Amino acid sequence: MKIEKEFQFHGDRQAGRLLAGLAGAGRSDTRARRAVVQALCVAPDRSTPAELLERGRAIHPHLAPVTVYRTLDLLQSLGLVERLHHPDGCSSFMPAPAAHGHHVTCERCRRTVEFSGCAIGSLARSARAQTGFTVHSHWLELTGLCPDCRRAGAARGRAS
Amino acid sequence: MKIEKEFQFHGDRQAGRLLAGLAGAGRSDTRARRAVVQALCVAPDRSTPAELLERGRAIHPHLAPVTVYRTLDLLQSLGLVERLHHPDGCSSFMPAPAAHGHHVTCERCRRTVEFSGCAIGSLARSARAQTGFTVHSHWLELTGLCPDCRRAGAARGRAS
DNA sequence: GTGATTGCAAATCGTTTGCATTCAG
DNA sequence: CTGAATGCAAACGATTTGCAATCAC
Repeated sequence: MKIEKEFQFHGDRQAGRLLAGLAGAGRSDTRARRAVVQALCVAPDRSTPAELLERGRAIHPHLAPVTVYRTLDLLQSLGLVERLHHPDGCSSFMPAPAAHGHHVTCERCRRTVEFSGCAIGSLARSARAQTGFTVHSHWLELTGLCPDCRRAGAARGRAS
Repeated sequence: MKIEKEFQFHGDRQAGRLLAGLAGAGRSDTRARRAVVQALCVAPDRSTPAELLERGRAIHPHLAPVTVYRTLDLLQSLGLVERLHHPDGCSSFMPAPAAHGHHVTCERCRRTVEFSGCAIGSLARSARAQTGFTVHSHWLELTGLCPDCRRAGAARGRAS
């Protein structure tokens, strides 16, 4: 399988896109930011700030946690990354997808993938009908099992 | 309007339901728990732990924050209250609705109401088709404007 | 009485802020 | 050069934990 390689290419392309976005917004092209962006884009799915710090330090050893947060905030404000909220209050991040979609997270391996399509319309309509609220935005996360974990772990419980 | 009164009645009924649930699970019926449960049920919508502490202390002045959290955890583990996660990592709580439904939160006044019905099925199906993930659970929050705020603030921009 | 429950105080942990230093353009 | 960006250290704030005192049954 060349999947890793594919991801690598994909990640590089994505990193380029994010860096271009930063440049387009008139922001400096610094080592720290490159490190964070690359750390973010080498992962096929989402990353926590701590993971980004660790991976980023492989590229730029001086990298500080605070810079990871600031860079992520900046990228998010530019719409270049998407923040995923965890129930425990922490966040993780992934490069923003091109089209509006949603995530599925594997409850065993924590892998998160994007899928396209958004059928929230009917839900919004019924919300409107029942409550009088007009819906402006929504946030949805699905949880389940990815194919690998389903195959591998049907018998076992989920890993913590 | 007697809506307040209605809520009062509704809240009392709901408080009774929660207390009954605790008793049914073999848990002690303590002052602290009663205070938290009542504080939770007098609100027509969700409450933060801090709000519950304040309201609860009106009933049981000794109430400590830690007890609010522990009681909420317990109620949640019994399926009697539902936890709502905020993007900033905090939580708020509301008595669990009878049927599976979702929430709409007003982006201006923060009021949250339930509505029934769950059209996630089609979304789960398309997730499965596109990603291979099987969906076991989901979490959805809708954001928009409640009728009052829409009426009051139609001319103004939305509050941040 | 006895184990569950409570509350105080201190700890935790992800995240943010103050401020002096360093870097990119 | 000069403002933007960084990093260290300290602050923050919601939530959790250790442990002794208290309460419900």
